Amino acid sequence: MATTSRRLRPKDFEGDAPVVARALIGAIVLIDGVGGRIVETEAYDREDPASHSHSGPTPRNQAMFGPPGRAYVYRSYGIHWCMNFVCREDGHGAGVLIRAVEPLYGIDRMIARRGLEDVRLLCSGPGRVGQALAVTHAFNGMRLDQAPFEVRAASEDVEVVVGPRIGISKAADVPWRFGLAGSRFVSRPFPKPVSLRA
DNA sequence: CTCTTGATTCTCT
DNA sequence: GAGAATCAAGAGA
Repeated sequence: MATTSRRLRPKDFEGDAPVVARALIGAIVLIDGVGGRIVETEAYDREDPASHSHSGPTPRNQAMFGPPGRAYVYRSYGIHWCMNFVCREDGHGAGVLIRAVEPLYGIDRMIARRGLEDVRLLCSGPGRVGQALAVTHAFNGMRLDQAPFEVRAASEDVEVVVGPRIGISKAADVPWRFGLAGSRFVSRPFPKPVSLRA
């Protein structure tokens, strides 16, 4: 249950983006009681050409340069709301994109918002997560350790898989995408590990 | 100012 | 697999 694991505080988000992104796999995220287990994340930071923060603070990305443990929400393709968790305590412009969630709580509300009943498709993508959890710009900059957010650490060790990020043209080969091994709720399959011998 | 490009998803072919 | 929906940054004139 969500109440069995420790609630994450800002200090838990002070690490580098890839470290936090990996640590968030298996964590529970809820907005107004609706959500589930994080099964896919991607890391971004200022040195990364693919990151919104790469060219410094702007009105849109200012949350990324603020305190860690807060949300950075942006509009994607003029249609979708995508949510990041801001990390690092030094205003570096680092964050973790929440790409997929395994629906566990408030599934009926997610179904209503998404207009689908296939649980597997409710939160399997950053735009889908935004719609299922009713994310909007109103959440931009808000603390993740206060209502309506509830973020809890993974209650047990989980096996994490890594791969290149999705939907970007710059630094597309950087392996900063993390996923829960074997999860059916990721947005896309992870590349199979390179076999050393045929 | 105009032009291009997206950290995407859905629908139709 | 291709195209649309739809808008805010970012780049360039």
